[in-house]
Amino acid sequence: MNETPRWLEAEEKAAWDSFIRMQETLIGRLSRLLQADSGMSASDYIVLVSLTGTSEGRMRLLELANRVNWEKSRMSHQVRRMAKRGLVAREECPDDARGAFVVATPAGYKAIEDAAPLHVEHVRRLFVDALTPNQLSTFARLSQRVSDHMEKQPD
Amino acid sequence: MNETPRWLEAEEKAAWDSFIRMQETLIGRLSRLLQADSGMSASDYIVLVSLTGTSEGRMRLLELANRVNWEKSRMSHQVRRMAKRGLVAREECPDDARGAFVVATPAGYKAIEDAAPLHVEHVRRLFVDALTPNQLSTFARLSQRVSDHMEKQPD
DNA sequence: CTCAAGTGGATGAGATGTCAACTTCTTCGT
DNA sequence: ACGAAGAAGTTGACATCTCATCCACTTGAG
Repeated sequence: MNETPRWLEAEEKAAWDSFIRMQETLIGRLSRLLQADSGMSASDYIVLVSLTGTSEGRMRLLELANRVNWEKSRMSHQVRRMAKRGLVAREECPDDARGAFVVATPAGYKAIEDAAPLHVEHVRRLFVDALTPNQLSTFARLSQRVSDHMEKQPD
Repeated sequence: MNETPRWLEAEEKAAWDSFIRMQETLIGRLSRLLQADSGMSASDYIVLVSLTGTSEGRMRLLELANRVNWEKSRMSHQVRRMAKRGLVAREECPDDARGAFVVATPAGYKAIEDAAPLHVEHVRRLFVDALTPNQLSTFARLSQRVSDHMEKQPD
């Protein structure tokens, strides 16, 4: 117990701080813009993108949750709220009586079609345009490397 | 109106998706670990780090909010909740009767001293160790570049 | 077939975050 | 010196998110 902690080197800490700061600013600004432009939260957006991106426009709740890396209860709450606003609907699942399909409603399609161009524009303006194509691809490669590394780590 | 949106190129979209996915997984895992290890949220942690990192151990509420890029109301709520748990305390500000200082209590110092080594270890394990020193410095440089770019953008 | 374990979801409580007022003070121009 | 504008914080309402728990249905071992 009580071993000397392995603190981060100054450069490691600077790198971590730089990343955290960038990521918080970027995500924060995008979600506020999305809310202001389209009256939807980042969560609404990603759910609708996922749903409408499939040929069926419908998906099992848990499949949806896995696709965006959420816990099932988070998705359940989210779907309930979106259903109340008419963006999605629940459908019964014939194969598995426990299960439920989530479907994008026409209003959901309209909402995402209206919101997407604006959102993409902001992503381009704030993020993509900040880097050259080479830098962007490097950034993506390193992000992927971190993701791959995390997958091998417990917890 | 109704111009054709400038969608992202396949590579741009892949880069964006890769970053978003990595960032959500990383932040999510770290905050869950922090909560489980030390019973504090990421918000508690960054507030205590900021406060205890100054020579005074105390800071104006708005200064604190600016340092971590939060809205003042978010900080106000956060400080109220942390005060209720005894981690920080409010103090009156002699110079400006509107203002308030936020101070870390002894319990706050103890909490952050206990939590920091564990948290740093997870940051190292999940993030720093995923990249070589060169890659890490590249990643930091690109993050900084995005931050700098965003600062010049309206909104 | 039958029952225990597992799976798909739903739900309630409590912690957080956002937005829009609202209060109090401070500043500044005149 | 005085009123308006702006700054520092607080607050309430409401949307989220997490965790633990619960329920109903499926599945697999025997």
